[in-house]
Amino acid sequence: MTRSGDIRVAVSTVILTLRRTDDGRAVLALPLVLRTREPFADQWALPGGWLTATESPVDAAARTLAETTGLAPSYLEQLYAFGAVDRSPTRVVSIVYWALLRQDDVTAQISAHRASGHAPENVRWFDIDQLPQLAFDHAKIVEYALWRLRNKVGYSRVAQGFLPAEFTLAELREAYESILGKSLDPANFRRQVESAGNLLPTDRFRTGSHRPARLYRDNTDVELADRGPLGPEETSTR
Amino acid sequence: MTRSGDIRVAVSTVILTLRRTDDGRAVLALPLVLRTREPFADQWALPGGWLTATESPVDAAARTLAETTGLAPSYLEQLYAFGAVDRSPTRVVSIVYWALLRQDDVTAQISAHRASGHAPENVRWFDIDQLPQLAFDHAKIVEYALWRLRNKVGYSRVAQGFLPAEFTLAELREAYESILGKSLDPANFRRQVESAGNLLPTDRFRTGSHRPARLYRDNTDVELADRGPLGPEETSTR
DNA sequence: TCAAAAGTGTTCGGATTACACCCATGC
DNA sequence: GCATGGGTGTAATCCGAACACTTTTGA
Repeated sequence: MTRSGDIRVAVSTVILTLRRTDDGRAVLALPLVLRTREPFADQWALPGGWLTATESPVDAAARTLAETTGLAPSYLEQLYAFGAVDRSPTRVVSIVYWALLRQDDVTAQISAHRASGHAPENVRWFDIDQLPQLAFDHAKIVEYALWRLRNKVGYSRVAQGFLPAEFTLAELREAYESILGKSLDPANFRRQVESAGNLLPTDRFRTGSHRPARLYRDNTDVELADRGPLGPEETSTR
Repeated sequence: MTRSGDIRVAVSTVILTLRRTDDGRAVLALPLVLRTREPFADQWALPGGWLTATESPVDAAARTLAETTGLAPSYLEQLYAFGAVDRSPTRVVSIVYWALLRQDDVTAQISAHRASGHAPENVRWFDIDQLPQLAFDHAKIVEYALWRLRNKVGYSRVAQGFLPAEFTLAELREAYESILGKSLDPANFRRQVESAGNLLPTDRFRTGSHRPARLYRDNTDVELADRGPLGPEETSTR
């Protein structure tokens, strides 16, 4: 029997959020880490690290996520285990997760970093349509994560993972439109999400322009996505 | 930085087929291997083995599949990477695949084994509703594989992976019914699969009882399931 | 001729789509 | 007032479920 002690296990995470651009659009964005060592020194790569003996993969993903962004994800799910022989000069199996962050968490954290002056030097956020060249097979991995997100948004409510605790239907619709890359009918969108029962109306309104829009919050009785028998146990650390 | 040389990587596969029972029903069945060593000696477990340094995970899955059953799968896809710290006495990350076998391949192979007398002694097929106690977390893994199959059968044509090259619509419908555990309207089922364009009618018929049924074969221009950017490259070895 | 499965036609109701229209606010 | 987005109404259409009905074989 062949042991596999010469194979190392890494955990990486595709961390996604919705960024508000200067001209007001919402675009998907993710943080990358500038590598300081070979292989692929000075290239950008997904946040991650080696799996330690005392840590489960999902815990490792949550930990590197926190180390990179200082934040806890609103959604975290395993994406795929990549293990092709030639994907790295040494033999590495990468268990890759994908995570969603609320956009208000991200902007608050970035402001805090700027204010305190000790923002992580080698971490940078990139818009999804302006990614640099990526180390290893990480470009393919990001592409696959986006494909999963776009699929999943059609049959679950993961899009709410991008939004703050309270949001208007227009904001939720904008999230869907950014993810799917197409515009949706406001009237029909409203009816669909209302009848789905995933939203709870509040008695508060977003004011500031034109007619005030009602704020909704998500019904936390329902998971963001059905994970089947794996359930929430495999999802996060608690 | 912590290396992870003390973590070993295994590959296991949930191999599924549709078995014809003595009383004519079709039930899902899978092969299990009787363990000869600790841990979990003398218990049944999923087929698998250690990932070797020169082999990709999907190749390892295909290899152990061939070693266990002597067959090539009609469908093979990664299921999940299981890596909880306490899932084995030693630290093992298992990359688990799930595979479909054509029922005619399986029955032919089993007959050949019986005839030649050297059937693998420690491999046995179990009906899905009569599984023994399983080693490790393999019971949970099987449960998750079945969940994936039942989901996937709704939006892809993986069910055809159970059937021979040519089959009647009743046989295809029976496969769906066995997987989903409910009966389907023959008339509506016919229209749905016909309009989906995944089937090509042949000019041959299955005779023997009542009115002959037209034989169909699957349209190999279309993949059994959309795998997204991973595509068929990550699916099998060629 | 009859039972049973193959295959066709039709209806119904719910969901999706497109789009007209009213409402409430800032300017 | 009026422009603008919030929110409602409604007709057209598509799609799946239910089920009656015809066709073709073996016995």
